Amino acid sequence: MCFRGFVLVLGEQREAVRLFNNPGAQECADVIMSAASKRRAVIVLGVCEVSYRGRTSSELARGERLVIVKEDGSLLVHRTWGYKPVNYMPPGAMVYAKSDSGSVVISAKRGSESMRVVFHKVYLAATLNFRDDSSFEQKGTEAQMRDAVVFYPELVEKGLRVLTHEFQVKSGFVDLMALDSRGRLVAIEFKANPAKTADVNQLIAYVSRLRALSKERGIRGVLAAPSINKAARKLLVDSGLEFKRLDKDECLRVLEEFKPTMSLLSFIEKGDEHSA
Amino acid sequence: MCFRGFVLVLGEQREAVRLFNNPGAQECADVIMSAASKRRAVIVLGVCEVSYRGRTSSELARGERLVIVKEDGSLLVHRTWGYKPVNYMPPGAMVYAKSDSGSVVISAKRGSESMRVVFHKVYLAATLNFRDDSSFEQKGTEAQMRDAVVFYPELVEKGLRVLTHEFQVKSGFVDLMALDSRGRLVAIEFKANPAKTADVNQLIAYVSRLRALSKERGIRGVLAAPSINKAARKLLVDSGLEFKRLDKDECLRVLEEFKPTMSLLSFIEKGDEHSA
DNA sequence: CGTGCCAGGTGCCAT
DNA sequence: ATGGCACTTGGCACG
Repeated sequence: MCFRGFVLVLGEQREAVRLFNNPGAQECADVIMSAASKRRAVIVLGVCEVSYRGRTSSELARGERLVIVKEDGSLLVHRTWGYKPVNYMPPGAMVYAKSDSGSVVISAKRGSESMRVVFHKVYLAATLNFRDDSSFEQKGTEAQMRDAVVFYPELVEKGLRVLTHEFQVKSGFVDLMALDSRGRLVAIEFKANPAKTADVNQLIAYVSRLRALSKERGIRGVLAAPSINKAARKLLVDSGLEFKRLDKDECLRVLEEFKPTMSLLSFIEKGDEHSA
Repeated sequence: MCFRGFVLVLGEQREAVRLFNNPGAQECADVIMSAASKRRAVIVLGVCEVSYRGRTSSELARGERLVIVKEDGSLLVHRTWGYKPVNYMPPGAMVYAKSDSGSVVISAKRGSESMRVVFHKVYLAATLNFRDDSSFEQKGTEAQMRDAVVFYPELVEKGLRVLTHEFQVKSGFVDLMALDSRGRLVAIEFKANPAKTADVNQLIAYVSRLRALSKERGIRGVLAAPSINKAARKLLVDSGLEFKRLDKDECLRVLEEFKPTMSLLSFIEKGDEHSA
């Protein structure tokens, strides 16, 4: 079956989806422009080719793909495999569509970047009038690990006292600065994922900066993560730094326990925030 | 208009898209399972909620969204805005769909990760029987900048001789090792984007390793990038390292010029590849 | 706006 | 499989 110009409206209470089956080039371009003006998303299924100029440049020859034009101006070209779009424009692009000798040309511009999708054949276009104001809640991030240690420093070691977070040195920001039970400064870098060599390099850069600032004072560097790979641990130890295993779930438990009783700010603000 | 169970087949020569308007829960689940068994992608438009457990955990409450089940097992939940899917499973997941008291439940598992999408209402499902074997060609990457310098070292400086690439030290891999006209070793780190502090830190780590290996020999460190931000340049200079502006287009021109006449390998293989 | 840095990063390629 | 690293990284927070 092949219907040209057949339009379906879906959604029981409200027109949530408007379908255009086998639209002509001009109709499809109109659909996209009309949706853009109403800040609605459009999906297009069909045969297209794509070119991109900007941070790099790329060419994608003819093939059947799914294109999504979103209400914020982002534009995604998806193949039938892979997590990532093969081509895209990030949010904020200006998207135009026009008919050109039987093809639909979608162009998107954003600063010095531009993308052009040419559809030789459109099987289906659909405009989405969607409602979606639900919040997205996530648990188990690095920031939460750090917060847990702020609340309960013993997660790292006994007698630790937190001084400040995001302490600035030339090479960047130290996640957490603390004092150990013997009065030594401790720079702590958190990683939510297994620590790699690059993470150790980051800590090395920070600690060497801190040592340059305070030559007489002993400064410890601690990498706190769920685990660490072998090469990274070797580099860490060779550089005189330490690893502390930090369990994500345990951090979450601590957060759950402390959150009702204390505010994070009251802890954080105790630390002096100077810049180095 | 609201059609239940109305099926359209789109594509003139071949059934490229099969549409299911307002499918029932069981029908929709069947469509997804059937597509999965044939390694075909499916898109689903409707009202859903999503939960994820794995590297972190997340909850996304009810809302209207676009879900893509791809032929490689990847699963994307897209809202009508934003470049990224709000929830997803990477390629390789096992995807199942079933009907459960009027809802469609899509679950995906991959190692210790799992995701669950519950559709309370499906406006549209579509199976994609797409052909797309075009290659994706990209120009202007960091690797190409490095190749250009291998062909024509003068892009960095006169008299430079390339020794080897991806030279391994404990902190990682040095993009390119070379000798300058005065016989000093030069470690070169390429960046396709404006260089940041983190990039300087990377070079610092490499050069300090190289200096530890060869204390008597003078070792230069060069960061080659289209540009460098202010803080990064300061850190670079303070660390006794150098910046070399490298224009992407010029690198591409050099590549275009040299590619016909010489093979990259003949250059690369001249260098000795030892490990440090 | 630039700068820094995390991300459920993903993807590619090396050992 | 693990590791190292680029990516049109995207995204957020902060000065």
